[in-house]
Amino acid sequence: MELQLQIKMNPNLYLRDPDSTELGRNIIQHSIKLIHDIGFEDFTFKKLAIEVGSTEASIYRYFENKHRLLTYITTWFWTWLEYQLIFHTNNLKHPREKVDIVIKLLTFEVQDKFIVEHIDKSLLHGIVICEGDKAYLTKNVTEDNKSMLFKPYKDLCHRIAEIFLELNAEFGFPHSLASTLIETAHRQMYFKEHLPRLTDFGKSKKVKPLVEFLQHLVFKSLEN
Amino acid sequence: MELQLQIKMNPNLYLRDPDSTELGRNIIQHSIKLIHDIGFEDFTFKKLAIEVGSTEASIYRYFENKHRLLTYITTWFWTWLEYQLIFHTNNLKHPREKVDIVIKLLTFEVQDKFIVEHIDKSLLHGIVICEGDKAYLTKNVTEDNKSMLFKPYKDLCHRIAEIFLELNAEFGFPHSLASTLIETAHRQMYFKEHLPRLTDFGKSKKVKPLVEFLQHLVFKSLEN
DNA sequence: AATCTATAATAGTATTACTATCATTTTAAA
DNA sequence: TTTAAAATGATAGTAATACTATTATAGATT
Repeated sequence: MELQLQIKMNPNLYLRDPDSTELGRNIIQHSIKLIHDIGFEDFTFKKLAIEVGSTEASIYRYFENKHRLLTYITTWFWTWLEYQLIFHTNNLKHPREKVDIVIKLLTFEVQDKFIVEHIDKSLLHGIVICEGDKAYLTKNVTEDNKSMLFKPYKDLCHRIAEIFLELNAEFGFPHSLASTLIETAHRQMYFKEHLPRLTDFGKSKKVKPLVEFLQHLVFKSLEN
Repeated sequence: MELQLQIKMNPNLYLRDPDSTELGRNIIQHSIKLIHDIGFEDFTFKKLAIEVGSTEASIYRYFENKHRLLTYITTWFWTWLEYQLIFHTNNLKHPREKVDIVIKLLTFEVQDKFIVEHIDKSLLHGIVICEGDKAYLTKNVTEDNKSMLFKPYKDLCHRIAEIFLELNAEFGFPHSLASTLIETAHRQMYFKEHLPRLTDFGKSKKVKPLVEFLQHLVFKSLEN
């Protein structure tokens, strides 16, 4: 069973809603592919236009600039991840199991329950790992934050924090631990692939040691 | 007592050694100020040249591009931090105390024992927090890594990992925990200032709750 | 049939990220 | 002390980037 999914995004993220037109969806689809392939620094609207078979000017009607587009797709990812989290933790009794789901989601080990034709979530996950932080590591953070652009990230973080509190209601750092878990999962995956000496996982494709590390980190932290 | 310090940097980081000339040191000094003020994205060699009172072309004789310069200054920071770590943990009996020093160093709570006239370490610390990750989050990671550009970061990470092993020789993830500690310290400081809902620290200037969180994270992880 | 909307096609500007040349100043070697 | 070498400054130039603006056309809507 898979569910058709359409995520309503914050209008401050775009000039024209890319989900409302064929061209818009093409822009999203090809930007994910292109950013994944050449990296955000080398990515330009000109190159994207060629991939999409449209023009630079047309893309500028949808997004103010490439940074906004990056924020759009990473934010979309966080929203999708929260949906997945809600779906997969539904009916679970033990908060322990819920934490396991969170970790599996962050390491992309959970089967995707939602269909979105034009978004390749695996590529998008790769982008979030390599480029995701650049969405908020700018001089515009404060302003973007006021426009609520990071709300989905915060919502996800808050939801994870609440699971932590189910496990240990006395715990003093649920949000910090949640954001640390999210960031660490991604950063350690990046290190594993590109700078393996900063980890203890080796370079093999297996995520199991990473999952164990994250479980250890979280469960130990939450102990009384 | 303070020590005069000159750090020998990996020649792959520069075209001409900026530490060997007045202009070179000026470039470093003003780039730290400028990147701190306007952010790495808006930072250009043109603007830097104006600040320095020199020309774009002259700066290009020292650094291939602005990304290399960023890698240079962040790498300098890691080297300096390792020196500080060695200095401040010297003669300490308990690995527990050493871990406390590590955390205090990462949160900039330790008195600096080294003099470098042209480098403002407080500004540099700010840059490492906001922009530091951009040094390795690029499509050039692998190549840069082969040129040993990230060795100081790895050395620091390894040294911290060894302290962890002093505390618990059986611990299976010393390097991952070390890199997680470094990254988390900086990211939580960033969140604290710009996206405080992702933390439990509030927006006050105090670093104490952060220090406690990091201590909790590390010591709990290292328990048997 | 008239009109509105989205897109394509094209052009244009300021800035960025360089590279190249040559004159001049500073430094180092003979 | 002269001479050569190296470093810098001044200037110019190029290709690409990051946009904005204008006009024409095709398609959908009323």
